[in-house]
Amino acid sequence: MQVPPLKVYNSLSRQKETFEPLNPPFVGIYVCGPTVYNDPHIGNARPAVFFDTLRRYLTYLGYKVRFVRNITDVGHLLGDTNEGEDRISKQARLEQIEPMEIVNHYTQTYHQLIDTLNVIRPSIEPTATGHIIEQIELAQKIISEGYGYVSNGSVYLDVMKYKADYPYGELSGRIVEELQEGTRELDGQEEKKHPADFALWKKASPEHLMRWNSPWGEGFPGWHLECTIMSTKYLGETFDIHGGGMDLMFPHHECEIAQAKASNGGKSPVKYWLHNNMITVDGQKMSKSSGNFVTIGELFSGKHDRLTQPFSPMTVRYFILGAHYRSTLDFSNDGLLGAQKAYKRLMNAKNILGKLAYPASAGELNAKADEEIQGFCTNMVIAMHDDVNTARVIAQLQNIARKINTFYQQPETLAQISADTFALMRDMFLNFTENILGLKEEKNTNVEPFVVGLLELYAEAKAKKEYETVDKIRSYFKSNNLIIKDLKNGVDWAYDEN
RNA sequence: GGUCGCGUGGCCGAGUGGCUAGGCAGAGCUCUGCAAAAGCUCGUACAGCAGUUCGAAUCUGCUCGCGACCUCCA
Repeated sequence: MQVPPLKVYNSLSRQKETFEPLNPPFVGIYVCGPTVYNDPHIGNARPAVFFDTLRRYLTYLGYKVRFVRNITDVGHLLGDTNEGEDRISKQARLEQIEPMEIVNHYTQTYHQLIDTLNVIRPSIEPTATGHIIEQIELAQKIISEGYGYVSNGSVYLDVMKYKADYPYGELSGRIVEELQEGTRELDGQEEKKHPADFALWKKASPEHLMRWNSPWGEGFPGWHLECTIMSTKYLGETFDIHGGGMDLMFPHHECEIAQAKASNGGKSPVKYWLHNNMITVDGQKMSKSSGNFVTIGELFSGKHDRLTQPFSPMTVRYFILGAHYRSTLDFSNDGLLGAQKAYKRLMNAKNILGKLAYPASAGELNAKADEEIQGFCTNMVIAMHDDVNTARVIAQLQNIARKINTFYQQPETLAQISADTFALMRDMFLNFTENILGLKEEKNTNVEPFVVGLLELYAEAKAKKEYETVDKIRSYFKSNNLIIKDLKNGVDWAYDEN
């Protein structure tokens, strides 16, 4: 199978580049994880699902992937107030509990929801609070390199100084001079040398709950420091892939680059920057701050005004992967309904595939059919190699599903393709569906209705004295460790105590 | 205001100089006790205008509409 090399769109160069790991066969991936202060919404699920799929594919290709995704459990100022209050401590005060309780609660929620989406847990999942010392050290390093300064107990990165030596704005295309308009009234603006300067360490106000000792007094780490330290600590000074949402490009990722370069002599921390696009609602970006979000939990329960029914985790995963990661994806009940049917069609085909057996002797080969199926398989790889185009992969899987259905209903057509093609089709279909796209079968685990239905048939058969059927049904129960109880007033079942 | 992106058939959503995207919904047919599933066939879509070209949805220019970032956000 001749296919082009894997290419990914690098936000830094604004073009597709051939993926070549720094230290093959090892690949390091860092993805910005959640800030654990409330329930994640479907927009948060997108990077989780997409970068999971990328990780799965790289693993499939034979790379040894170390996947790091952080938990932000401190920092990040609130956007809707100007109090400069820590987001997590604000939520904690509202609920009258400890900040760490908030962190633990929402971390667990995140894990549980992401698990059901069949997202593999990271190799390393570091927390910001677990790396306070490293963050202080990094701030000190940046000061000693001459790119940071202390002001009123806080530490800032001197953007103008940095900009004189390195290209600030290389990732986002931002020009410092144009940033000055519309700058929000942030706490501590007057402490800065320049409005574009950003905090590496913030002095804690007296009422601030989350605080640590530092050379500059009690405070907490700045907004971007944690990702710089946790990515390079576990993946190296320069690593392969850094992922996250497009909305993090500026300022977050731009600042990460600046912090890294300011502390390491100007080495670029990341080879490939990958950014997923946003999920929209009626054309508008879904976000916590605008309030137009649907949480993952609401999606699973169906309890939301925009939803007519619950949607299963795999439906949601299919929905996300049905669009290319760099396109916006419009959230809608109709879109989800379509994804649900399409996903089930794929799973039905998968089950049928398990029942297909290639005939002992091949028939007359239909070269056209043979080539068509091989083409579907090749196209899946081509699509993945063209900037991880999962939407195109899914189209090919649906094409293969149609062939599988035909083979099932017209077995004679199966002998018209070669045994090799059949094996290729089976392996590729299963690998891409389950291992790469991570679409697993959602089996119906509620057996109660089947038991009740079978009991009804049992009672009917017994009334008609059809004892052969009666015995048959009883044996079904027996083989599943259940017994049927004939009572005076009907039938019932119980666990077999033997 | 600055930077960037988008506008594809009823809906979602790929593609991007000539070669089938795919799914959902809809119509017809096959199969069929009923129903479903499945298979086959069908719509001749690319915001508008002008240009480049043998040929453009795909390139260029303009117009209109929408959005993202510039502030916490995936």
